[in-house]
Formats: sequence, C-alpha cells, structure tokens
Amino acid sequence: MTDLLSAAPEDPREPMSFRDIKQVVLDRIESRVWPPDSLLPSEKDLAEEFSSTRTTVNRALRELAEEGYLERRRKAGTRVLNAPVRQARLAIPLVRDEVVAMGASYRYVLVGREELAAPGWLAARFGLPPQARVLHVRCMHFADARPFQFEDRWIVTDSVPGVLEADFSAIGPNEWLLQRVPVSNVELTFSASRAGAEMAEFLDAAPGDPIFTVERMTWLRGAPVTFARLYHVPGYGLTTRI
Amino acid sequence: MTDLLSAAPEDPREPMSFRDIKQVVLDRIESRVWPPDSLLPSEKDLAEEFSSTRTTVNRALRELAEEGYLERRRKAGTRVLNAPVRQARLAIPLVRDEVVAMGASYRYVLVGREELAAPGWLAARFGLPPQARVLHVRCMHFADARPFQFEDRWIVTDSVPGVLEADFSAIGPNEWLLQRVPVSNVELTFSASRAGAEMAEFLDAAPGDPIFTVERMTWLRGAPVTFARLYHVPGYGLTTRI
DNA sequence: CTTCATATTATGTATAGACATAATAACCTA
DNA sequence: TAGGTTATTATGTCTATACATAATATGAAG
Repeated sequence: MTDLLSAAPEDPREPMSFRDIKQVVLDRIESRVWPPDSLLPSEKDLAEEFSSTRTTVNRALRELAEEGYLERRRKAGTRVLNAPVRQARLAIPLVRDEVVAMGASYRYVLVGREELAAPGWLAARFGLPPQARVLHVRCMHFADARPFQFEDRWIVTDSVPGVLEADFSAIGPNEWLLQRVPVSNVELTFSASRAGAEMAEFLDAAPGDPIFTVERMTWLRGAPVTFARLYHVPGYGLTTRI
Repeated sequence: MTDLLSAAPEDPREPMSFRDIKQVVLDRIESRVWPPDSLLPSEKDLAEEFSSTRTTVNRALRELAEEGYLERRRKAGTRVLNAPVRQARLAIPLVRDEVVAMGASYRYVLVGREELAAPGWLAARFGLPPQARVLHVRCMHFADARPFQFEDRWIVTDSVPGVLEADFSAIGPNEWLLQRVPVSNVELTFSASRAGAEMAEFLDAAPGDPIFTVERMTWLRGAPVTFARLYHVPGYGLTTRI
C-alpha cells in the first residue's frame, strides 16, 4: 500500500494531481504530522515538494478549506483548524424522487386548497404586509400506497403569477413551483413535533406520536415565495454522510 | 441596477471574474433564458462571449455544477438540470460552540460511564466481532443551566487507544475524541423519537414528548469509532440555508 | 520606545496554452 | 443498412506566469 504521507507517488512519472495533493495533506492533518493550529508550508514550498505548481496546490488547499479542515488568509498563510468545521451536505430531492429512490412507487393526493389572507404568524415570519394573500395547500405523498409525507404549504400569491389558476389536483405544488419559479434562497429547519389528530389520521400514526418535521421557507430575489411544513411518517430518518 | 443578464459589466475596464460569470449564468438559468434540460454554449464560446478564458469559465460552471444547477460531461457539454439538486450545507459544530453561539454559557455533566461488550444492535450496525468492547458514556449538555442536549454514546475501545483511561468527568467524550482522533467518515441521521422516562427527566420534558434526535456514526480509516445519539430539548430546531 | 510608512510575503485569481479523456459525430466497409 | 472504426469536440486538469490584495515584517522618524 502506497505510503500516503510521502509527497510523491511511487511512480515518479505519474504527476501528482490536485486530488493526490488533497489526500496527502489530509493524511498529514489526520496523523498530526501537521497538528491543529499549525501553519502549513506556503503554496510555493508545497508546489516544490509535490513537483507541481501553485495553481494545482491552491486548488487542493482551497477545497480542503471549503471542506472545513483549513483556514486560509492572504499573507497569513494556511492553518490547520483546531476542530474541523465539518459540513454535511444534504441533497434536497423532490419527494417523488425520494420515494422512487427508495424503490417504491409514488402517489400524490390533494387534501385541501384555499385562498386566504396570510395568517398572522406567517405574515410575521415572512415580513408580509397585513393584507397579503396566500394559497394554502395541504396534500399527501404516498410510497407504495403507504403514507410517506404530509405537506402543509402556504404560497404567496403575489410572488407566483398563475398560482391561483393551479388546482393542484394532479400535481403537487412543489413540482408545479419548480417548473415555474426558480428559487434562489431556501431556509430549512429540522425538528420534532407531535402528531395531532388530523396528522395522525393521514400519516397512519397515533395522536401524540413524534413526527420528524422539516420547515422550508423560500424566497426569490428577496421576495418570500413559500412556507412549507413537511411531516414524515413515524420512523422516518434523514441520513447524510460527510 | 446593472442588467445582470448581459455578458459584460457596464464598465468595460472591469474584467468579468469567475464570480461574475457564475452570476450571469445563474440569472439566465433562473429567468429561463437557458431553460431546464437545455444545452449551454461550450466553454470556448462562453469564454469568447465574456472576453475571458476557458479556465475562468470552467471554474464558474464547475462551481454551479457542484451547487446542483448544472450537469457537465466531457464532449456531451453542460446542461441545465431539470430540477436543481440543491444541497444544504450543515455545519456540525461542537455542542459547546453551538451553545456559546446562542449567547448562553455551556456546562457539561457526566451521567454514566461503563465498559461492556458491544450490545448486539450496535455490533450489527457497525459490523463488529461478537466480543468487541465498547465504552458507554451518557452525559448532559446545558445552556445557561437549562438542559440542552442528552448524549448517549458508545465508543469502540479498540479504535481509540487511551479511551479507557479517560473518565469524562470534566470534559465530554466528543471534545476528548476530537483532540485525539481525527475522524474521516461521518454518517448523520436526523429523526424524531419519543422521550422515555429518563430522557424526560434529564431534558425537562414530559414522557412521550417528541424529541429531535441526531444519530452520528463515525469511522477512521474504515474502522468504526463511535456511535452517538444526541437528544435535544423539546422545541429545538436545526436550521440551515442554501 | 512608539507610531507610522514602506517593503515583503503569501494567498486570490486571471490568462494562455497544453495535454488527457470521455462522448459524440462522421465515415467506411461488409 | 448496420456495425465498427476513426475523427472531432467539449470538458477535466496542469503548467507557467502575471497581477491584485490582504496581512505581516521591517525600518525610519519623532
């Protein structure tokens, strides 16, 4: 097995790629050859060591910094972070795609649809004017005829031209919106809530069951677009890897 | 306001950076100038349009692909993804840092510590041999004297030299581990569970309350290191933005 | 000795060209 | 006409150099 702490691959003819360099640097960080808070050699010095160029070394170190291992500042140099600020990346798929990826078939059912003045709590969350109108849509998503997710969504009608003409009987609001509204900013909040009576009925749960809940707020060019609460069937877990 | 759909900034003397190019391309995607599934002009053509080089255009498009907007393949070109596969990035801070960031003061208390054979469910999860030993540590994390998080952790003793000598009375196992064990691979699962009697007592909750739960499994160079369940005080939400 | 100005250094990013390679298009042969 | 081969193209990445700029070190002056 190649000694990854060495600078060069065993075959001297094979140049070190930016990925090779990342791996060597990461190995040195993890083995404490370069301990937390220590200053790395300059890019210029590393380029010499790896028989590479500053641009290639820069890319390797920049990506390690983006991944939370290093801190870089001009002139100050590159430092190993004391506690890596690791970041998990969560893919946010369409619920249809998520169900299909589970190997199940997807089904959608509209539960309710009404146009109304934005409730106070929503106007407050979004900073909406008092008379703002929203479309409130509730729907169910099924996986192989079993409940998977209950969706409770409010759409700001001024932000989505044509939304009042959409009846959402055949297609869910999220898929409809994705076709029409590119969304720039999303805020997600994961939490646990308690199943109320209606929730329990739709999700085949018992009232009081703990429900994994995702709140999703979206904006387009600074204007609020939607607020959705997604309630998952009991037992659901959202998994990601770093 | 500068018309961002134009290729060049108004001031012809200011060259377009890779960030400018990203923004123009993103604007064209969001405004459907380049609709979903469409093929973008080649990097060479875009470099000409932006009076730039392939390397600069490549960086802009590569980052947009990493952010989930584009799909790129050699020779096949660059396409706009039908549904952006957006990814949220979750910073995974130390619980101490999370509490301090909230403006509260942090306190740690060891609840229990015992060495034992790995329970069957854990051996199964990690693929451990039947006689594997683990250190089971339970502890509480407080924010301003209020319960914040209950931590239930199993540490594979073979993977962590010195762990049996650690009593964890003054410092939590996670901080202790971070000082000694760089962790390469992490799997996180977010879910909702129900507060049992002990949990309710520690977290100042009622039995049966929904509890936002994070399971964290870690490996180093392929070997299992820890399995932790983090239970959060009722009302806790984990927020991230895309 | 302290403060301010200047020099130096290390990273951030751009350019131009080169080579590698995956994927598609075009061409040739049976 | 279909299948196989070859050419072409578009992206992936590297090199070498240059310029920008943030941050630190050094030196000069009061």
